[in-house]
Amino acid sequence: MKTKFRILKQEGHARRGEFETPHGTVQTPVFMNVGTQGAIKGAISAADLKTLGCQIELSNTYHLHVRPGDGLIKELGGLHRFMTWDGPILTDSGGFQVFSLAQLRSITEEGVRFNSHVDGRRIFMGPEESMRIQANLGSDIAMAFDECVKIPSPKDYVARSCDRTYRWLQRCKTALAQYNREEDAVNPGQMLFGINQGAVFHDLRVEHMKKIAELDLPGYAIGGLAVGESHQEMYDTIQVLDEVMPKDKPRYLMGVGTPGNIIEGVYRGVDFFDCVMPARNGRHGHLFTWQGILNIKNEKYARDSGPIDPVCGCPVCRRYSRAYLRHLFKAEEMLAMRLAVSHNLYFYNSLAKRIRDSLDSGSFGQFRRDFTEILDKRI
RNA sequence: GGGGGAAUUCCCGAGUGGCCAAAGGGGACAGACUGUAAAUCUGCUGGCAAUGCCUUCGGUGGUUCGAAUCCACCUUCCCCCA
Repeated sequence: MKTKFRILKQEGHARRGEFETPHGTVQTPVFMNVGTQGAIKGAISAADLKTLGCQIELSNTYHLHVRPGDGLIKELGGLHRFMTWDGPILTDSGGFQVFSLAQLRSITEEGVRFNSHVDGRRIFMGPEESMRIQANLGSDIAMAFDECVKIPSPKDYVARSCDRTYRWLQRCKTALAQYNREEDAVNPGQMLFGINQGAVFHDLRVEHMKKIAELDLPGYAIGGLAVGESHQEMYDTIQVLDEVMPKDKPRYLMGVGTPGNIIEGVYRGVDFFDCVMPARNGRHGHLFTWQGILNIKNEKYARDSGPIDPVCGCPVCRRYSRAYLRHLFKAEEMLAMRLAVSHNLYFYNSLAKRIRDSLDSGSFGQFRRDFTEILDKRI
């Protein structure tokens, strides 16, 4: 198929590119802002996302299917209109819920049976169901329905799971193409990304990657990482895949990660990232800065009249003090979370921007040396 | 003036003779969080030379092998009757 991805510049394995979607072009490397249920937790609106430098938003198939229902969203014009976000949207397939809702599901060749975490009702989701839901949501990028295997897992289990995930991917491709040919398709230009699995077994990763690459999809993701393995194991796995992933397709490292993880991912050839960390940790008072991570609830900030990050230009840092933010957290004011998450998302989006700028100017290597370590440290 | 009740570790509040440095909340302090079942979860909260010792349950003095718990008086607070 005709590729929508263009590489503008390279530095080592790191790539500076752009990716075309029906709702606009995404500059890569990019951090995707996670709004699982059609909203970023922490009271962040679609309008806020523009201010925070978000290029592309991510929502979840399983969660929107359970509530309010993908049929309802299609009726109301699709997810873009529903949440009033006119930029690109990627929907995750529900594959991660195979992992995170492990207590509430069982897997067969056909698919996965869940008990809804909301009301306990039985839900069946296989490749066709996931594609149907994502077609109804009308996202720009639909993710393949996969099994995200926990680490550690026995190698023979991982091997069988990878085979099944491959068969599921073939079914996803067929189904999504069919749904998007329908007359009332919400987003006929919707694309499918395949997902590589294989835990930390390099031979399984490589074998699986080669097979899914043959399906010539518009993009490929590395799934099943940052689920318990060490950073080094994660980096080694990405590095091994760099050789076998299609060079001319965007690469998405799912669910990752810390600022350092993102820099190291880019260094090893990754283009897309997403993570709940800036939102979740923000809600819990952990703030990312260019000097490292701070916990604003700590007593030492009680009388600190300075901004969260003296070199950050975000609306929160321009206006509020650490002391005020700490007070809002201690008093459990809703505004605390909104300000903290706003800052963190702005930080993550600027991190991606600065990575792109450094690639543009050929100084990514220096950027990496300056920031990989320090950004993940506690201050 | 008469009668009744209560005082517990930062706060509220269990505990009525040994298993009590004292339940449970709250607050304070700290930690975790990676394709979100997460505005959640965990730890910690008298001191110390610490498998033990010391101080602590309004105050003082008793009873007892042993007292936050029983007795006497004192102090403060609450309720009822005049």
